[in-house]
Amino acid sequence: MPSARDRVLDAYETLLIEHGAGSATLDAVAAAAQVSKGGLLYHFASKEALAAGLLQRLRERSAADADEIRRAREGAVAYHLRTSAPGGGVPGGLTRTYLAALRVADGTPDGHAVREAMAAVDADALAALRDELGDPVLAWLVQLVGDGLYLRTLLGTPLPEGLTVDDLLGRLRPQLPPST
Amino acid sequence: MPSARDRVLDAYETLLIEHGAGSATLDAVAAAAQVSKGGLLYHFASKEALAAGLLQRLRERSAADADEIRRAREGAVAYHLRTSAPGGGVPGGLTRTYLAALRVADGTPDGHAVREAMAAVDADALAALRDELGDPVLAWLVQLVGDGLYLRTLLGTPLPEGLTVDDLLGRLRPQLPPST
DNA sequence: GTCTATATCACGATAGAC
DNA sequence: GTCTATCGTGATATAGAC
Repeated sequence: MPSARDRVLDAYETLLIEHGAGSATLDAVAAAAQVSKGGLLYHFASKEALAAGLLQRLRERSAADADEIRRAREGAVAYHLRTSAPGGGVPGGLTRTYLAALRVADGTPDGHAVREAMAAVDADALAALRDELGDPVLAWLVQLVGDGLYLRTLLGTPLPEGLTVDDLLGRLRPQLPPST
Repeated sequence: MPSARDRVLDAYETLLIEHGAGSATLDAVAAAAQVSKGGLLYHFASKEALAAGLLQRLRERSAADADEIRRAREGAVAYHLRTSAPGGGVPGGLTRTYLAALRVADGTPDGHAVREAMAAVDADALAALRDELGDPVLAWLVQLVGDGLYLRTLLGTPLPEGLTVDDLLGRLRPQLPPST
């Protein structure tokens, strides 16, 4: 069983993603994490501290994901788009934490810290893609396509009828360097 | 001077975009719209009704924007990407209402209505791009790039150092049909 | 149609036992 | 380290005057 602290962050993520920031109250998070409210507040002294804990986890996972992009056997582009699309994220991976952080912007007093963390994630991924692809404009284009898929995942919108991530890869492939 | 009802929706949009869903209380909206709280609740009987009013406005503006995509002199792709990027939206246009609706998902009990409206906007834009470009995969790719730019606009992240929307257009242009 | 007052309720946070 | 009980605040929504 994971530590109480990790259980709390997991529950917070899940509530943010599935029911929005408005529903992610301290009571609800504590209940979902199977901890009392007092127990939660021992680990995170305030709601702002809870949000800060999520942002710290986001930064850690962003750095790890940038490494994954560089190491991916399937290629940087395929990895990035696949994990951004609905259903492509894995528990413990960057995608879930990212989606949760997107929703935490509302409901916490300090939107500044959130935007700063998101900007860092953005920069990490862009740097990794640029390293692999060589071309800054193409790297940015690929990243934006991934962000568009993130937005669909965020809203729960299914992919358009008859289209898949592989279709996008087929369209992008001719532009990519041979090794990817 | 616009009608009180429109002033209320304008103020609601602005508060959602600039200070998040948590700050868009009935008190704050009424104050920003220069209406009393009672006056606001005459036009919108509840906070859910206020959100529904915003979603109706979103649907109207989405249909109008799809027409704009088809009519744009600069080409469908250029119009869509330019208006999606930070600073590209105009008052009364789709972009501001879309960004506001993205944040209303939290704070309202019924996230279902929001997601349905967003899916409709998505389908409108994709249909317009497909009509102009002919190629479904390319249309989707362009839409996803636009959505990625939306996400940047939502988070207030500036464009990456040294890169502009024109760079994206230059990279996409060779793939587009000649008339666009 | 628009206002003031007020009832009701949920959330964040604290205190203190165990 | 984790719990229960409780307080203060601020939000939605209602009632009713004008």
